[in-house]
Amino acid sequence: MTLKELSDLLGLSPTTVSRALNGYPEVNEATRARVQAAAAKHGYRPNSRAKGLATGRSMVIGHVIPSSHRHEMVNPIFGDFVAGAVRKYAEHGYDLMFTHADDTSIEKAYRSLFQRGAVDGVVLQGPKVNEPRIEVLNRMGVPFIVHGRSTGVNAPYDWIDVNNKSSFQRATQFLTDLGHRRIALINGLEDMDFAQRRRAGYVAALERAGIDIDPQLMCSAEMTEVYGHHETRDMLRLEEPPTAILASSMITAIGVRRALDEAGLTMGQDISVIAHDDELSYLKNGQDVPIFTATRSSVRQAGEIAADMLIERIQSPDDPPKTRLLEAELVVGRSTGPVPVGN
Amino acid sequence: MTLKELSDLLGLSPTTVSRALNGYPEVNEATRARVQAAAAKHGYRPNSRAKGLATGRSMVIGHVIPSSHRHEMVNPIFGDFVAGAVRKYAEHGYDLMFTHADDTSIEKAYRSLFQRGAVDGVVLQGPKVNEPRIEVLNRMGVPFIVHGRSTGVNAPYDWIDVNNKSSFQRATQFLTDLGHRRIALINGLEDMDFAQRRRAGYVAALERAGIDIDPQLMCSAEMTEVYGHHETRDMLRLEEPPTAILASSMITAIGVRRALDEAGLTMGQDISVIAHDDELSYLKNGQDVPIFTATRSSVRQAGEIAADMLIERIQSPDDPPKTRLLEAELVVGRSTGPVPVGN
DNA sequence: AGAGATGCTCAAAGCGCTTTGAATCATTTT
DNA sequence: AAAATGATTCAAAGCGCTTTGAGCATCTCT
Repeated sequence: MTLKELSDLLGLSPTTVSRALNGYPEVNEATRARVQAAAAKHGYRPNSRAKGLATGRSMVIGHVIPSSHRHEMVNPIFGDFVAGAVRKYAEHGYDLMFTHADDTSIEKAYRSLFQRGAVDGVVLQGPKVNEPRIEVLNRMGVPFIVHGRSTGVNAPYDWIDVNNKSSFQRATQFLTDLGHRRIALINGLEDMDFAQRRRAGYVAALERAGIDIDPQLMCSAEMTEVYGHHETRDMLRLEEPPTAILASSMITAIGVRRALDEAGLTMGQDISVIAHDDELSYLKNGQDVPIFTATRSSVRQAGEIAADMLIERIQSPDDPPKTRLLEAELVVGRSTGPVPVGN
Repeated sequence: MTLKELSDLLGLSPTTVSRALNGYPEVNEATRARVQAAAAKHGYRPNSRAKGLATGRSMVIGHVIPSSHRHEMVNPIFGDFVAGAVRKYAEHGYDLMFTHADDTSIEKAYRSLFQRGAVDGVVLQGPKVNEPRIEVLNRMGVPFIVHGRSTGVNAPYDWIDVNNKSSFQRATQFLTDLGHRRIALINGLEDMDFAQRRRAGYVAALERAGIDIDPQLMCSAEMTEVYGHHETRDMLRLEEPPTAILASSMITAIGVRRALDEAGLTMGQDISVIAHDDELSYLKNGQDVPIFTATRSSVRQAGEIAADMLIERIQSPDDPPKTRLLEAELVVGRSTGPVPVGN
């Protein structure tokens, strides 16, 4: 059913039908009601491509999934972030489009999305330090929002981020306050901006507590379960093993826990663990008392906020840059405690 | 840069430029080369909406994310399935569009996608038993593929599925062969088709081994970590606790393991565990020897195959229905062993 | 009663592309 | 040399919608 067919059916011009459906004031209310009824009855929905052509807007937001052969990983936060975003998109009449691009062609993928007129704005996820994509998008002059930030990029841009530095600083200090001095950081990939900031927070807290940084207690890689397990096992074999561990994600923390179990250590007693909890829907951190003491920030909520901010940007391209910094909560669970005697 | 601008620049008509770029034979090769060079130089990309309007195809595949207030969960396999699919879509020039719909309006969402001409085909995920969406799509006469199947839907449709029944039957038999007779099934939501089939496999194997079904050893819910933990803890308190557990996913299995650790039981020794492993990229089942004995089937690969099948369907709408049944491997890890003495 | 508002509707142009059918020019064929 | 063929190119229509500018009643105001 097209607009033309519907208007013929009603004995009206396409113009009037279009206006009636789009809420223009210059159409008689009786006519509008008739039109709306007929549209509903026949299940008429304007063709989005035609509408987009005519209006110059696509009502679509783009996300680009970067995937490389080196690290084939799909970020586990992906699903929840998207779920948050897509709900907000839907509220404002936007759809979400995914595009795939391998590492070498991400810039081209963004270019293509806009040049083809496929999207009205994009979300940039997983920014690295000195993220080049930000400048690309800035130069293109298109609406976008960054989930995270990028140290080293000085040009203004819209972003929403968790205060990774302060949350890891607080978590570390929480451990030093408990008397820990051998604190390990099992970090994410450190070319990622968030990982840099977390390390900065960790380092700052240690310095404030007068504790020297020990490179043996710091590592960086993709945040898998196996990684958490592997690094923990290795660190436990050190001459002076850590008495506390900061894990970069719940998934990693699960690997940490596995290594601790294998070593016969009890979390919260023999060794303390703090994890960063993105509140993934399938990985709730316990019911009442959290399993892990954690720095907590909902990635789904971040997706919602990002979506809102991006839509605002699309609607008001000339507004000054907007940023939003979320503070993570430090929730105390069963995985932390004072340093065991003898350490 | 539009086609018109480009053709003016070249002193050619839009017709010729369009044909040159789309590989039509009736254009002089020298001209084609000139056009291609100019297009590349100016970064010309045809507007996808205009192209879609003209051709009647959108080159977009739709996925609908159902989300309800009841279960807000994002399926953890979501990311990897999409990653697999989107890669294949890209190979064939398709983009992926997500739409959100709450439980009550999923049918409407599919309708809308097609009526608006927004997509050329859709993927239906997470089919339930007697899935109504399948008939809706069949009646609409649009290209779609189901990831999974639906017991009770007899009309033909394209699907790709894992042989859930046989894989759980084999896993169960593997346990009975080891002498286990108290085997628990921590299943997914049993209105989901896959969960039904898994239970059928489990029941069949028990029957074959002459073991009575004990409802106390079966449960069903969304496959979270907390769920696995909770149910395991409860079952261990039974008068006759299980000596083996089948977990519906790796996430659930992690919860199972946590409960076992808390109870001081060693997996593979005091109690056996088999999990279903979708080969999620961030949850690899160990490096060399798998942590869990598992029924294994890559959901990412399923995404790739689903994409290919759907694109074939779009290109040949009148082909007979296609189906594809993947067999899961049974990989033996460290989490299973003979029944401990005394049981 | 005539001029100016007001309310409602419509014809037509245009968004950027593809595609049909015709036109042009060079090349063969008879 | 005229006719037919083949190789290229182009003008114009059309995809389904929005939007501009105009048109036509009907009112309102002097």
